[in-house]
Amino acid sequence: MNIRQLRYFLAVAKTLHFGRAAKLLNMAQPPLSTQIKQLEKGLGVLLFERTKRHVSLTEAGKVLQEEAQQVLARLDVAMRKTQLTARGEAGHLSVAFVSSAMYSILPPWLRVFRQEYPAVQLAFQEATSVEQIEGLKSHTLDVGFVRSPIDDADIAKQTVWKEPLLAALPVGHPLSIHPRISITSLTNEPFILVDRPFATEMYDQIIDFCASANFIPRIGQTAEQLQTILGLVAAHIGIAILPSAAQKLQREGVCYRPFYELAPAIDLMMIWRRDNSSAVLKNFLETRPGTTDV
Amino acid sequence: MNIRQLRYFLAVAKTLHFGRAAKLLNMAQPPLSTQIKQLEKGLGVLLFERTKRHVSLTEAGKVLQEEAQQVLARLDVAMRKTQLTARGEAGHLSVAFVSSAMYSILPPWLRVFRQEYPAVQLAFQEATSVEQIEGLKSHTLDVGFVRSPIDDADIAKQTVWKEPLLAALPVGHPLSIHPRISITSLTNEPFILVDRPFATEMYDQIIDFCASANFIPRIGQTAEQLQTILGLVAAHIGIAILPSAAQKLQREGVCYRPFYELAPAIDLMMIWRRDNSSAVLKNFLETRPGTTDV
DNA sequence: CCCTTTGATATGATGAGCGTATTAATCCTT
DNA sequence: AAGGATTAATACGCTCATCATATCAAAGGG
Repeated sequence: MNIRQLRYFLAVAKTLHFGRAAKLLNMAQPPLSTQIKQLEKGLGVLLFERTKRHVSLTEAGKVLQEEAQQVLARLDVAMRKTQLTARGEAGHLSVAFVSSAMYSILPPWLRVFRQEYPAVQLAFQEATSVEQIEGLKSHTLDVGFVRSPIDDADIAKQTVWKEPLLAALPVGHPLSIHPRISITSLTNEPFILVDRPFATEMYDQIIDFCASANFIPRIGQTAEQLQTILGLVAAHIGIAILPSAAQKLQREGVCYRPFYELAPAIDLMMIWRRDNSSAVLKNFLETRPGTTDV
Repeated sequence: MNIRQLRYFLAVAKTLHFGRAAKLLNMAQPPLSTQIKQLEKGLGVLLFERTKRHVSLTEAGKVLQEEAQQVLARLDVAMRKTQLTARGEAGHLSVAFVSSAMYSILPPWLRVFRQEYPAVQLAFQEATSVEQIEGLKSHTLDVGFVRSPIDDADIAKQTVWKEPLLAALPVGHPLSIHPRISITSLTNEPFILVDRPFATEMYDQIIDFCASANFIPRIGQTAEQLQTILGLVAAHIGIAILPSAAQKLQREGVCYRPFYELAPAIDLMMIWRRDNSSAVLKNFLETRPGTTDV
């Protein structure tokens, strides 16, 4: 029993003519006859009624014709699916991200990947940096997007996006008449900051930025969510320093001003298991609408 | 690409060890390695990660492991189904019968066949002799059961049951005191007969039987259905001559008496296309709880 | 550091499968 | 009725695929 023999059989079953079937298979008629005979011997079943002049399928032959097509179709699926997987064009990918990544490069990235590899099943979840590293190590996650610097031998990382910090001012604030402002001019402003545990890196960068202008920011309020911070700014509770992606939220009553100084940039980093050789992952890493290497 | 290679692959994928897989396949390890390598080359896909010490499946390999099992399972189904069909243990059989066959040998026959060949799909229909012959010739029918004599070169036939005619008398009829009666004693009785078009053969046999006793039966009534006839007998409208299978109906108010004389027997004949070489048909013809050849 | 384990490579032997040539039987035409 | 055409089967030699044996190379383990 043999795939080739099945193909031969189907050709003969279709044409009901050994000679024509042989031509169809690009071979001579005698070996075709022998192969069919062997197939029959192997099954212990007569598949054709031969009358030295005409060939017709037996009942069993008709059944095998149906079934052999099924087998070959399945084989084709098996081959194609395997090849697609090897090329990273099929499979699963579990992606996690810190919430702020959603205001950044992640949405266009996913759109491009989806378009490029529609057969890949993507699973998304929002997760903190720590949760993401745990997920990667326990193989429940394939890629993560974080903002904190990761240092782990098993985890590979790559900065995929840098965005400068901007000042978010309430509309009508005296400083908003300038197209750019200086960090020094914020010395006496009340600051609204993200709770440090939720964005350690950014929190510290803001403190350092103020320190470079020789002041310690007066913290009027902290909050978890970006939306909350913007709400407080709009309410004239204070000003905030945020990644430029915050502009996308288009919050009414808030305007944004870049700094004269070289403002610290906040990184978005992609992380993955260094030993993960999945081709889907490889394609995901390479699918990128413009990034900067670390 | 090859069935054998798929089997080899599955063995290696299962054991993750070329040596042990080779032992499992009753072969040496080197050819197994080469075959796997060829499979990979044929697919253009790396299926195993080899570290000179450990073997593990790649993503594509895992996919192929799943799929290959599907292919082999389908192949197994194909082979078995073909073989079952060849042995007549699977397939379809369309059976038709004249209604009276249902009171005869047909039910036990079908029971035995069903038990013997449970995988065969049986289709039943009640049909007249003419309809059955048409059905056979148009290949919509495989076997028929008729009572009329058929004479057709394409149709094979075999008598499968003979049953003598009995007298059906209303309970309390003077003749019913005898365990056996003579046809002559019915000379003046009103007869209830089956409409001739529905059972030509039996109708004529009854007339002939009376003729052999030198009388022409006085026909009080005719009817189509056996149940109707028995009802008329029970109502003392007349007596009837019926095949002995009618006793099975156990109609109240009716009793049956065999004849002293050698009563004509009514045949049940099985008919089928002479050129039908279906193994299922062959098995059906041979499945018989006792019959008589023509 | 040596021995064991394990997959890969080299090589010769066997056989499966192919093509060419030919046969046997049936159908069709004259 | 006879001969040619058609078609599947058989005979046979050749090639290549597949196998086993022998051997190698690298990686662990004691």
